[in-house]
Amino acid sequence: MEKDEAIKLNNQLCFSIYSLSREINKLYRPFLEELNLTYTQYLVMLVLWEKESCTMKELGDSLFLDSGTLSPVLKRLTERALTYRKRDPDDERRVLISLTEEGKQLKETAAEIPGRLIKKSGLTEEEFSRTLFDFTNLLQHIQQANTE
Amino acid sequence: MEKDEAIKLNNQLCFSIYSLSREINKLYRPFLEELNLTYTQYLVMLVLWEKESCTMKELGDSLFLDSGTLSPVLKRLTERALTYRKRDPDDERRVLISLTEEGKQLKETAAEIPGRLIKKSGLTEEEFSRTLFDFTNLLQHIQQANTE
DNA sequence: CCCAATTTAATTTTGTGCAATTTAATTGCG
DNA sequence: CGCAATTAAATTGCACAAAATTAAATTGGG
Repeated sequence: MEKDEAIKLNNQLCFSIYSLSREINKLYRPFLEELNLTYTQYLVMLVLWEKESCTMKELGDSLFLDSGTLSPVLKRLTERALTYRKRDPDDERRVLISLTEEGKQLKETAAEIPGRLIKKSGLTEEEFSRTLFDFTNLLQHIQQANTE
Repeated sequence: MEKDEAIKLNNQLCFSIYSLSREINKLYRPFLEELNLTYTQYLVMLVLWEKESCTMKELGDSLFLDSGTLSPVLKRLTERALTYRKRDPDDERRVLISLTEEGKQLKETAAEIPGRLIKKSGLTEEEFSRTLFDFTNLLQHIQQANTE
């Protein structure tokens, strides 16, 4: 690519991904409003619905987020009584995060979202799977580049 | 996909694109630090390097951002003397945003970034182009779904 | 065993994103 | 023409992200 072309907005990988990310966020928003969760809160809940309970650290490793982001998010989820926090007796530095009954129950409603979302996106099941696969591959590739 | 699989974190389109977006941001950060620009400020500058001058509205249309985001960004770019603002005499509602000499000059340094970035990402020129193409297509697809 | 280094979270600061509101300017219908 | 509806920006409030700092608990080498 010519240098003059390369510096144009619409030739930036960062811009296409950034726009796409916000557009997909927008696609989710009406569904998340039904759950009264933000995007980030939803991601945290996804981890907890799989693990039932985990430390702040494990949550951060799963979501690639640090305590600077997660502490306030968990504070809000706890205020909403979807989660609760407890220091790990075996290591008082660690905070164990668990689902309350209400938090567990929310999974039933949330389980409907992925299907409804694919339908709304207008993608076929195959397109969805391939896109997910491509994204995940590229993510690993870039994470590699970032840690070298 | 089974419903139980569908609700797992790593099967969410939102999570893969969200992680990818932040990872790409991370890939850019060292280069943007050289320019002393944030990611969003860089995107604004990309538009201005192409157009030389435009209104807040046009900037928002290009970047899919509204004045709530752009006003403070432009305030900072203007404080740094990379841009300046002027009301459009033909329509006093509009704000014309233009590059200062310093803003124009920064393009020379910035022009090196796309090439260095592709190299750092470890993608071939072909992979880069195909990825860009796929993302741009999907973006249009989702934007369609969001406006129906 | 002891203290320095490490680990885990929380907090602070800065800069977005986005929805909702406000203000000023312009447009267009009756 | 006159005023209601529309448009363009700025502002406000809330919730992230990421870097840097702080604080408390744990670990490990001498």
